[in-house]
Amino acid sequence: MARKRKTDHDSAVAGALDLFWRRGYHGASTRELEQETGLTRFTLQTTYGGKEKFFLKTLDTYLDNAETRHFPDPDTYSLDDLANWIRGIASDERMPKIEDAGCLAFNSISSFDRSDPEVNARIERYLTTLEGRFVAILNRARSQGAVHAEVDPVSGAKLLIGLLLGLHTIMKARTSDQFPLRYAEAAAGLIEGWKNR
Amino acid sequence: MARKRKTDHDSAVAGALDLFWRRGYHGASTRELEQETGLTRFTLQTTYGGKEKFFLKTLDTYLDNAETRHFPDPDTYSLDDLANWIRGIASDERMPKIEDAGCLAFNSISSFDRSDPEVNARIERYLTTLEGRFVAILNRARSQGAVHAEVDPVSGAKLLIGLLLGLHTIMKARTSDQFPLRYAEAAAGLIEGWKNR
DNA sequence: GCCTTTTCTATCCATGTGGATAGTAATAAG
DNA sequence: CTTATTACTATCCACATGGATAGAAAAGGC
Repeated sequence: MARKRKTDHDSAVAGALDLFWRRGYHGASTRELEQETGLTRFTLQTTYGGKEKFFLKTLDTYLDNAETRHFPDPDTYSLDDLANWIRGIASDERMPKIEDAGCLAFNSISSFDRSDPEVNARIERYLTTLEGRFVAILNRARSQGAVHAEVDPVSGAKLLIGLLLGLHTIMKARTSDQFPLRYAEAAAGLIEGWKNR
Repeated sequence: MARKRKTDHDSAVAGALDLFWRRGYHGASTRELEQETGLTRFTLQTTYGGKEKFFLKTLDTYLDNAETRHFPDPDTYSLDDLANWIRGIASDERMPKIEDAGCLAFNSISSFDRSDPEVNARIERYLTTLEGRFVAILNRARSQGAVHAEVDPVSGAKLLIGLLLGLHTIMKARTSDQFPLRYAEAAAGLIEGWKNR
């Protein structure tokens, strides 16, 4: 009934993910998107509704994947797991390609002002989900007596959010290769200091 | 010998500071710069060498001011002062206009990739100066016996950098008015927890 | 009062942007 | 095979950008 597309949806999104990572939303032109995704500007308009709509689709896909595969598991993570998770972000590839271009959700906080509700909603999703994971992990650790009495899970989760966002910023700043590692080690040490002894 | 400029250097920089805050470097066009600074695009070219050079001048001015007036004082700050300094950033105007548009140096980390050595140098200046202040404060507190033996000043300073950058990111994310306050409180509590009891 | 120097005004320019459109090619239902 | 539907190719467009340039205007030295 209709002509087939040269590039299927999934691989187009995959290509876009990579490009938006490297160039950022504003830095990625629609011409580049054509090349990297295999889509045409025409298809970008007609079936996705333009550059921004397509970006939102890409961001949604990223978040789905991150929540499923890269966020800390609220049902199983111990404090040690959490500490190692932080270490892993600075060292290699916990979030995909983080060492090159960071987390796409974090990048969205940086590169958009808050004028677009659609983008804001994704940022909110990112932060609240992450915070929920942290709270769950701290609460469980607490109920198992694995954490100091003074550590409040809600405050602790907020600290963890900030420590994570700080890590992303440090990695983006790239003043040295050592800084992210040292910082992550310090953050991990902080978490481990919450354990009951 | 020569015609006088409509706008002097200092007030031009002040106007530019405000504009770059609100719009970011890439978002501030040279036409807007004309309006907000009183400079003409001609003067921007001839005496400052273009938009980017002028931005760097503005950023330098900002950093000078921040170091003199807004960074924590390494000679006098106690841990309590440091905790309150963090609280102040989230609450009002520790760094100028931070509640509107954040810190210009932080924004530079976010909105530039690392391809420009001139910008990188400013970012490095920002982070190393800040880290030096933190180390100095922690070391002095330590030598006065005001801090736990387990707290390492070097690691602690890195944590503080991350906590601060995290706070800026949280403020930029603007998911709620409460989040920055709560987060800053948690960070301040962490610092206060370093005190000897 | 002229002259040199610098800024100002007013265009002009090349480039890149996201998007629109018209005509063509492919694809599957009938 | 015809036809409807969708995607592809190739332009075209309006707009905004940073920057360049030429001539007028100010301002102080002589």
